[in-house]
Amino acid sequence: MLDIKFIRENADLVKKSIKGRGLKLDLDTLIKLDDSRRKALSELEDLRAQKNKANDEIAALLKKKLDVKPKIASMKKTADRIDRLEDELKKIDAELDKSLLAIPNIPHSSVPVGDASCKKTVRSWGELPKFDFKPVTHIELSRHLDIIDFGRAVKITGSNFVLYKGWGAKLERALINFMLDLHTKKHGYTEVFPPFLVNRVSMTGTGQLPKLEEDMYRLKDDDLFLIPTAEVPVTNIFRDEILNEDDLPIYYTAYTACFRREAGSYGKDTKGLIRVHQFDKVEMVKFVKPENSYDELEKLVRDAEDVLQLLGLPYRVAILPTGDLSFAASICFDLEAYAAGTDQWLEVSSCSNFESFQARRANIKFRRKDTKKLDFVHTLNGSGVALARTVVAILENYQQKGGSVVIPEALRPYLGGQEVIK
RNA sequence: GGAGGAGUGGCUGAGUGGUUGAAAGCGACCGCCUUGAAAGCGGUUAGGUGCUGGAAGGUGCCUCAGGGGUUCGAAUCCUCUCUCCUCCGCCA
Repeated sequence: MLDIKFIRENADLVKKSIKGRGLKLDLDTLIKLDDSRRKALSELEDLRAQKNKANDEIAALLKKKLDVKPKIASMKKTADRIDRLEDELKKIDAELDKSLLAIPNIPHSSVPVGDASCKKTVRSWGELPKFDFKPVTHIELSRHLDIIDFGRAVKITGSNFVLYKGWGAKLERALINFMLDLHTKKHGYTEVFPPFLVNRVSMTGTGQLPKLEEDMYRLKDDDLFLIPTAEVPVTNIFRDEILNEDDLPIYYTAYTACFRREAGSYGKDTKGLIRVHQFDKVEMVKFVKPENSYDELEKLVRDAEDVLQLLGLPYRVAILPTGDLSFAASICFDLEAYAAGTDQWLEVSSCSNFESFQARRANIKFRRKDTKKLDFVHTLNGSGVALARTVVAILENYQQKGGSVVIPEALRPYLGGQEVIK
């Protein structure tokens, strides 16, 4: 969330940001609401100061065993006024909170302004695979190799769920282990394994709520949500905490399953592994000092790229335009891996800097060593990487004539040295 | 799921209606002492937010798990929620 003071002092910038994201929000009403809040609050504080003073006086009179009745009678009136004002303020606060939680983060100045068509590729890596036959899709390959059973997953759960089998299941597990090992051993992350269910406060802390409730799986009886990404539980590890400057930066990596209802996306990419309701992902999350967050973002993107390079998957890195940026992000780089069978660039990672937006919502601070002052941390996260689509790219790019698939070298130690799935 | 107990500052822990935003101890930090350190001695040591100040600071309000209530006045009384502990039940 944005600082109300910042909004007040930079109303034009915030309006521009909302417009750039293609949203419509009434900022003027919010600012007026804030004005009336501050007015009511200062009046209330004056009254409370009166009350506190009178209470001390009553206590002093009692000590001297003097009559306190007149004092109490006059205090009752003040107390009534305080009650009324408190009720009023409570209503204003609730409304203001609601409005504030609906305001998205302000895009970084380097983010291109525009809708999805303004996405810009900033660099690319690797050669597109060449075939002396017509490459097929991962759907055909997995059917042929009997490594993914789409049909039975529908029976067990419903459409767009997946049942991995045999080498498919092993490949999934190998990828998870490979990525976790890479990030912990080479990139300096600490592995965590968080809950897959989180409460409403956590969901609000990272910015999924209140806006995206319909995209989440929710357990009604407990008001818990299945996580759409490890970002939610991992970022909330430090909710309502004050970290030491020396503790920063903190790098966490986590494997979790991710659950997304994908409401409203029916008809889009609904075949195969590209858009599913449950997928595995290894996530990287950073808590850093504000002055370092853009360097840290650069490193985070490189850490994600390292995964794709070691897997030998050609990819490109794109910067998302304002209209495509997620609610809480200041800036976001997508990694898109090429998949030969479907001839598509698949988004396998989003690396974002949220600056202090999530830290403010989730109340994550740190104390500076020199000034002893508190400051919000900056939070960042990126997929490192999302599995289902990476499996698509591996199967389709490493396929051979006849439908066998070569296993990328980096994964072979995790698959007992196996070289080919056939 | 049932029964009981408990939630106070970085930690331990006092506090059952009126200078208690909170004793005491520990820890941490600063200073004195010391060649250096320890010990000893002295001091500082929650967060939020408003006003004021260049800053240091000063000052108002709020916060003793969270919400609601009683009262002129609540850490203290009532109530709901949450969390933790103990015992029982169920269970991977």
